[in-house]
Amino acid sequence: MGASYYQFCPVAKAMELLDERWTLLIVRELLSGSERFNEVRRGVPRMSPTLLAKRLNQLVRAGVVEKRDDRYVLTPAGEELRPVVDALAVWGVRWIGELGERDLDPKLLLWDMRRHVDPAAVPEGRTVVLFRFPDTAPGNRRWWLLLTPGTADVCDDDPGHEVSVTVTAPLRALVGIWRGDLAWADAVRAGTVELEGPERLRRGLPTWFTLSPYAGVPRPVRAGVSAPSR
Amino acid sequence: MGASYYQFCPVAKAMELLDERWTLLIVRELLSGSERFNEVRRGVPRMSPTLLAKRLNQLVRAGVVEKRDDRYVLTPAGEELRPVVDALAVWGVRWIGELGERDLDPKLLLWDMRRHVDPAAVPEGRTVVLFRFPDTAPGNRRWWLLLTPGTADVCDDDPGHEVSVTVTAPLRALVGIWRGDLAWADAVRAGTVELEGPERLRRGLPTWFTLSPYAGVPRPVRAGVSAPSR
DNA sequence: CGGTATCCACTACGATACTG
DNA sequence: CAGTATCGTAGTGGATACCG
Repeated sequence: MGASYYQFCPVAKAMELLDERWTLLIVRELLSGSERFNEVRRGVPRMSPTLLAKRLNQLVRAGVVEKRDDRYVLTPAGEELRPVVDALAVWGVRWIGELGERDLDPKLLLWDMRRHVDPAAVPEGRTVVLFRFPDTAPGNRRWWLLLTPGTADVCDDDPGHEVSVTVTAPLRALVGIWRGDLAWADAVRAGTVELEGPERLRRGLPTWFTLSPYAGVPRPVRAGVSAPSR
Repeated sequence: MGASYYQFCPVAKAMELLDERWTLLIVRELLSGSERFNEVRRGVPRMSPTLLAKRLNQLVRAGVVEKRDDRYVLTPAGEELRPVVDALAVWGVRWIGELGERDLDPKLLLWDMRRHVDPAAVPEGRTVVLFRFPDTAPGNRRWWLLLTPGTADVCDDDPGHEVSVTVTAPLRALVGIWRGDLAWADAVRAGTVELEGPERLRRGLPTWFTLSPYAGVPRPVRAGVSAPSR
């Protein structure tokens, strides 16, 4: 655990555990349903496995996480961190709009989208979505999402199936849509995002993803800047 | 600002600013109404002034705090951190019950009580409350609180006025009452806390303080442990 | 898959003294 | 009152390789 603040204040006591780097992001992953070490790791790819192991053990010792044969599950205390993570996310989405280039990780984006596919909205059979990000590093330009009403898989190399719809966009734009900074419809209309494929699928695609849970958070009203249409 | 997580996730972006040591405690102080440098400092006495200055500047650069001639005031973005601090406090009070000896700082306690005096409940005229903590370090054993319906002042040496009520208790017990872990009535009945003075004042004293804003947060139900009566 | 081991660089933080 | 200046160290965190 982190250094003590030597204060009896509940905020201080909470932060002794939670203000350490990565800790709340791990909790975020666990709240999102990840349970296994490498599953959590996909959500914090820039964290070394040593440090992840250390943090997970800290959380176990703090009574926030319980380890059941290779599965890390939140205890009631851990589950009750949801309001904290939610409050942080709401604040972050409202007040930290500027994203650096390095913040735009396609793998995290696709992995996140995968988690929020709406099974009821996805067409019958198999749908293959190809995402093209012309502006990213060579190895990161093409991603495939294989959707069925029950499954969703991410591939970073050609799975060999025929592509149903292709999405071409700057990575930043797609992240913006995902975060709710930008609406699908606006982006397509403006030509920022290009959809190719049968019209039915082009129209349907925006409904297949429920977007980030915080996409719908209202943004601060700033004079002269209009909100994205929804 | 702290190191980036290189993630577009709003929680990550928020934590880049907020996960640094002390930062949220400073925000807590500002949310509690402190504005001046040394006023904030009283709430984080173990923080070096250099570091406090640095953190305040970071918060200004982040758009969370605005500096107006020696006063630090929260911007709308800063004010919106209240739900974050609240969520942390609620979690902390529920799940971090154990306090170390070093967490029990009488000065912080008195300073905090001072901030939460209920002017409507305090008797007319001047009331002098002497707090005695027999179990603390020599210089910390006696504190005076001078109350009037409009003012409240803390002294760590004898202000010379006649004492109206004396409170004698282990510091831990009084902190427990303050945090809502323990009820005044229970503590007095059990003899843990001793009140001396006219009955009217002894009875009245528990009503003069509204206690910590989080004292009323319901605690997790644990089998065999009963909640304090209120 | 589920982690350890090792090593280094850095820098954040704490302590203390001092200034306008 | 409102901060700077200085300095040393502990220890975090990053990178990479390796193991059961």
